[in-house]
Amino acid sequence: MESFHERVIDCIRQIPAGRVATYGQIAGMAGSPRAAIIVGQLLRQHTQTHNLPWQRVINREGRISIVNIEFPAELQAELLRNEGITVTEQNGSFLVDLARFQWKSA
DNA sequence: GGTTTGACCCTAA
DNA sequence: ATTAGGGCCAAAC
Repeated sequence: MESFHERVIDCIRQIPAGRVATYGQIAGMAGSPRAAIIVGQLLRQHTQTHNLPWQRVINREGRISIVNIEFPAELQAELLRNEGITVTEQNGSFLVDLARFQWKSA
């Protein structure tokens, strides 16, 4: 039996390169649409352990809401651009066009 | 077990 | 349109 956090980790690992997913989307995929915040919480713990593509997980607006100094938003934007994703810069925050780059799960 | 903690989301003023 | 507040859920302490 997989725990919620295990499913979340698994879903994130399944995000293809060049695509992004929202926290709510991942949470819904894992079975709890309201637990979006937990996705981020778990990410923070397991990113360094599981080498997860944390850069492909963003908030509902398509913005980067990262706070961790270990992984600055600049780095995330860089990685996303490297995958072919268009990242728009706005007031120091980075915006991704969800309409085009959001990952549609099966 | 109860309390605290968030890389969030929604509604209301 | 922007700002403020509350709710939500699972994990860690």
